[in-house]
Amino acid sequence: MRARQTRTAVLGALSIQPMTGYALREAIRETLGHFWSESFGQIYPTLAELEQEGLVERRGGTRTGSSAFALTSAGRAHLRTLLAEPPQADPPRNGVLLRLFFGRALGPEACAELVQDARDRAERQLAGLATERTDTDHTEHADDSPYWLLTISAGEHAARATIAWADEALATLATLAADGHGHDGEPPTSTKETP
Amino acid sequence: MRARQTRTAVLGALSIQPMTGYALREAIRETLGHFWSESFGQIYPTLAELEQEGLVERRGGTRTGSSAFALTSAGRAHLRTLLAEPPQADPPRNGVLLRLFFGRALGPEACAELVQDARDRAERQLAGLATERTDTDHTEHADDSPYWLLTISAGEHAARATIAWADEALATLATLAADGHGHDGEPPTSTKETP
DNA sequence: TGACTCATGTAAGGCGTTACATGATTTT
DNA sequence: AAAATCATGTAACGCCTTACATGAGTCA
Repeated sequence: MRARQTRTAVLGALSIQPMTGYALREAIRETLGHFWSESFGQIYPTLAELEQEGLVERRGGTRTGSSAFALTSAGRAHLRTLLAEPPQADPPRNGVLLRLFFGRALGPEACAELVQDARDRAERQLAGLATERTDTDHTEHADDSPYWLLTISAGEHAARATIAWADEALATLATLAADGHGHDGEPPTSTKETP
Repeated sequence: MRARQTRTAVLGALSIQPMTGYALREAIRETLGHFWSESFGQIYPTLAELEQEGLVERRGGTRTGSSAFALTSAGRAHLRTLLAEPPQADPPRNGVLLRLFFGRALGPEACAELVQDARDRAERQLAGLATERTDTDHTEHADDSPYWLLTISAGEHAARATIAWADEALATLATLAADGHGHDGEPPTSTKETP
């Protein structure tokens, strides 16, 4: 069986603040974005379910007249239950490492590009997390912010680890390339020696 | 659209060595396990597809009489194409961080358990990677091993980052707990001062 | 012989994304 | 008035896992 953690994310987000489905998605993208994601196709059916079970209710209204969803007390209790359940780790799938593992067929240069891209992404993420960190420092939710900072810190550690690894890997790949390992099937380039 | 990277994993694994479907799964679990996973339900249909497209072929036979799958030259070419395609990163979903983000409703102690579990997992992974590393050093596939070591190194960096983060997080959570933040709804414990 | 491993598949179903459809409200 | 954004959904489809079904060979 797979995740079923969408409810946790939705109830959790609504526990911070009542929101419309649309705002919920934005909040998940922007605030949980570095470790979680949900799509409309998940959010709306889940909200409908939760409403029928009496875990959330509509409260009018935003400026447009549409209604925001808020946790009921049953919903708040259910959230605590869900949070206490052991986290389901979905099986690892890292496309970069998959390619790198078979990197011999690709050649050191193409692999280096792959690694450099990963490094760039990590660098951008680090920058994004820095902004989030200052945002969190200025938030009004003082009781929540220590926990939020924990998740930001996790992202930062992971990103810095990626960068450090990438630098090592790029060095390794450079020496591989210099030693004349072309991609699979290519004859070694004859390094002409100076007379 | 989602992954479609099963073919890459299957063709890649067969590029190292011809195998039966069963052995393929074992190989993916044991060797790619720390960054990739496939289930039987994916592997066999994929093998059937690839065979029909002439990218792999059956060659007899293991000791049991059943036949191993091997790459054709078309298959080898196709693998290079697939490897050159940009890696699809599937959206992040970290159950631990999801729970931690809403950790206020859970309380510092329960959160600390969560983090400690994550730390333990990382520690075990680090140990596993150490064995893999020595295995890889002794492999006959000298041309492949530099790339394999790159993926192992990535895992080690990630695991060490998790451990470092966990230690920080545990310290933070300890002070939160000491400051008397029980879980959501619980009154703060009155710390009696010594006269 | 019975239990275990190797080996190959199929079926059902959950999870999740993308694309489509629709309309109100706000901004330019 | 047109464009952009906010807002709510549905439908189709793909990916992937789990469980089931089956059988051959191996070892105690």
